[in-house]
Amino acid sequence: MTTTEQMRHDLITTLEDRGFRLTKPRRDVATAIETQADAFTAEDLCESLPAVGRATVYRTIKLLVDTGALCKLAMPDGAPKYSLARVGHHHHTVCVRCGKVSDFRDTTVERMLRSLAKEIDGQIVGHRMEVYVDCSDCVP
Amino acid sequence: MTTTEQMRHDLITTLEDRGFRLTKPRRDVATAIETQADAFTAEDLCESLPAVGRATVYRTIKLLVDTGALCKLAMPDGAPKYSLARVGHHHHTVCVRCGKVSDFRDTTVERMLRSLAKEIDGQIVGHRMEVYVDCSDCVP
DNA sequence: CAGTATTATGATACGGATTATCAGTAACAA
DNA sequence: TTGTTACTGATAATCCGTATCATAATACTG
Repeated sequence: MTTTEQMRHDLITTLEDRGFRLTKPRRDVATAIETQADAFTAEDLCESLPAVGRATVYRTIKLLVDTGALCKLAMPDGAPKYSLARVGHHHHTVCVRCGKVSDFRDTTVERMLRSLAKEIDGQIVGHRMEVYVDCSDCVP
Repeated sequence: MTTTEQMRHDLITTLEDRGFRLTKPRRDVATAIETQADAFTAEDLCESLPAVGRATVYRTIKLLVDTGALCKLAMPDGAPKYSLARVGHHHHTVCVRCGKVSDFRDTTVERMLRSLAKEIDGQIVGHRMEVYVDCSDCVP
């Protein structure tokens, strides 16, 4: 099984495992996500799936984000994009020109959060971090 | 001069220094921002400034963000809020219940970014980090 | 299988937030 | 003051995402 097939498998079985029905539109969305090289917008998917209704595309994306199979990330202006969650908790670098996403894990962030937790008022319930880059394809 | 007066002074002089005209609507927006205890939305400002057009409120916010006098930050769902940039580069904790924002600076983040810069493909051009909390007022 | 309950779909309408348009107005320099 | 230019604000338009709801597809049950 190739990596790509594995990814689609993961998306579909993620839905299956949660008790959602395996419908053709959902399979189509999973396949379309599989073909996205990098971070994509919901609108990207809608355009590549004219046969699937916008509402269904958005609903399926939300399902996959809620189950953790997709990451929702924010461009510098706040516009959302999505990318496959290949590993557990991680962060992203996003090329602001082409949208290429790379994952990174850095225990420094988690250490920093633990140390921050002692200093601040209240309980940390989540965080968000994105690193924006010009990738070497865009700015050689 | 009080701290509050200083903040308004900073907002207005920031615009003045950039060569923008000092109009009454802009002064009104600056004053309204001054009176915001915590992070606020564009809509908050519009409501507190019924005499100023929505477009002008949004335009002035954008000017102040572009000049660095305001920080644009994102709630967990991506909705934008704004807060005064009291110090140079910093990050925020945001209470997800009441919206209260606190600033923090942590050299760990900057160290992490420098180390990350050596590992990744491309040039880092920016980053985003928000820490979401339940503050002690909301969850005692 | 066939029947049935339930879930999902998709066309559309709707909503909120931000931006574009553009004629009228105000700021500021000369 | 006057003229140029930037700014304003009412409104329309846009964009993204969600609610509605009748219809269709799915999975379950006997």
